[in-house]
Amino acid sequence: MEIERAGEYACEDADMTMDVHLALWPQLQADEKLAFIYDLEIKSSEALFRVERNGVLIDGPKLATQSHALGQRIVELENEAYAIAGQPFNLASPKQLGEIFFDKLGLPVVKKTATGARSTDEEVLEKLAQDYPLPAKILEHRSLSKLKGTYTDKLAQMANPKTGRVHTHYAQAVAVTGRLSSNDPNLQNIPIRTPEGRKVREAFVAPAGSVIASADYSQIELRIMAHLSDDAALLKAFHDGLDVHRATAAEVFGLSVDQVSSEQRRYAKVINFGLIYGMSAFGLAKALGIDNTAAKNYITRYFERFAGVKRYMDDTRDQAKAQGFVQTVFGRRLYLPEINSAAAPRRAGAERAAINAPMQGTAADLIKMSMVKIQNVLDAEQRGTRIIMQVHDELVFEVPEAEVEWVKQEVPRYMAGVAQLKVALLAEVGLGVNWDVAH
DNA sequence: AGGTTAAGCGCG
DNA sequence: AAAGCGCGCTTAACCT
Repeated sequence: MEIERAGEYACEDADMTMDVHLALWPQLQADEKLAFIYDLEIKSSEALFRVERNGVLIDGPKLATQSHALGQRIVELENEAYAIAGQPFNLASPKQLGEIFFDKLGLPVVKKTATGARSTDEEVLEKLAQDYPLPAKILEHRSLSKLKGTYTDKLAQMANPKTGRVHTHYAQAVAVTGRLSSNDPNLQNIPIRTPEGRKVREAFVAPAGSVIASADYSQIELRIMAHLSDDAALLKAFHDGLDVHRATAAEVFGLSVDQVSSEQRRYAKVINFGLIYGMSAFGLAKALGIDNTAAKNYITRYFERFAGVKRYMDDTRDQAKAQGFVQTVFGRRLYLPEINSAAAPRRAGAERAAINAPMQGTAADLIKMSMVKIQNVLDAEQRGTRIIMQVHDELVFEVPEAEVEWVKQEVPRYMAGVAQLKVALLAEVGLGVNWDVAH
């Protein structure tokens, strides 16, 4: 009986898959760009199979040492928190934390969560930490628990006990922009932004006789923005080999490039990233800790200096509304059913996605082309170098010592050479005994 | 026991 | 009225 039900299901599943194929295949063949993207996905899947099968070697004892140290500090923090609160409680429970903070200790409520609970997220805790001792303990406890629970404990558990390697799975059809996603374990969110977190990367190693190489695209999304917008100032900044955030600051603040302070450069960097994501004056103000008017002035000033970017953003929005989708340089589409929604928040969300997707998606297209190209060369030349990870704008390799010079020389060349945009692509490679050093 | 959702946080 | 794009994982809390 169960066999028959399974058979019935299998037939129906195959039949409907065939219907989908018959509907979509002619559309793919009729459009050169869609055919290119389809072809890229098939080739990518073949390269990704190799990457997944390779896996990455993990230094288990190093992670165990880190887990132990984190565990000790976590217990200390728990005891310090109990002393301040006057009672033990679960530091990992937002609900219990809310009761201690807002009911027992009478701390002010800064904001509410989506469901109306009193928020205890990082931003709230940072603010409360200025006036009270407990929030700082919670913040440190949260970050260390995250490191231990998600990385130092988990990666060691997930390594193959015979080979010491972890094998992630890459999903090719999850991220709507065309990016890959990585799961079980996710190797695309390994810490790097803090010194403590970064140590996890020391446990991503190569076997004896090999080293780790990391090759990443430099400012790829801003280069793509320069290409798509045809903005003269942005193109020139890249063409002249300038530090693009510094160049942006020079324009926005009306200075020469070498007069830009580090503070001004930091502002420009936030502005540049904000633009890629469709950030508003409100968002920029919050990100920079300045008032709304000042943020609005920066944006106005930016769009005066980079008029091509302004035009591109407006055109992209208009095009999305007119045809219902946006596309990457190579023709990958993102459909935006809510772009003309009557509900303003939904419409605004779709507009931000419309701005971002061509840039994020083109970057995804380019690194897929790189992976396919490099894997093909490695095979054709019968090299020992293996691709072991992809992290959106970065490829990580395990490299036999004899091939180090080849990787240094050739990998960035292949990555930069996959396409000729209006601005040159640039890839940089680093080598080392582990992923932290290589980066 | 097992699944789902909310809150929170790691990355590009 | 909301306010920055794209993901995956962990824990607590709640539900069946």
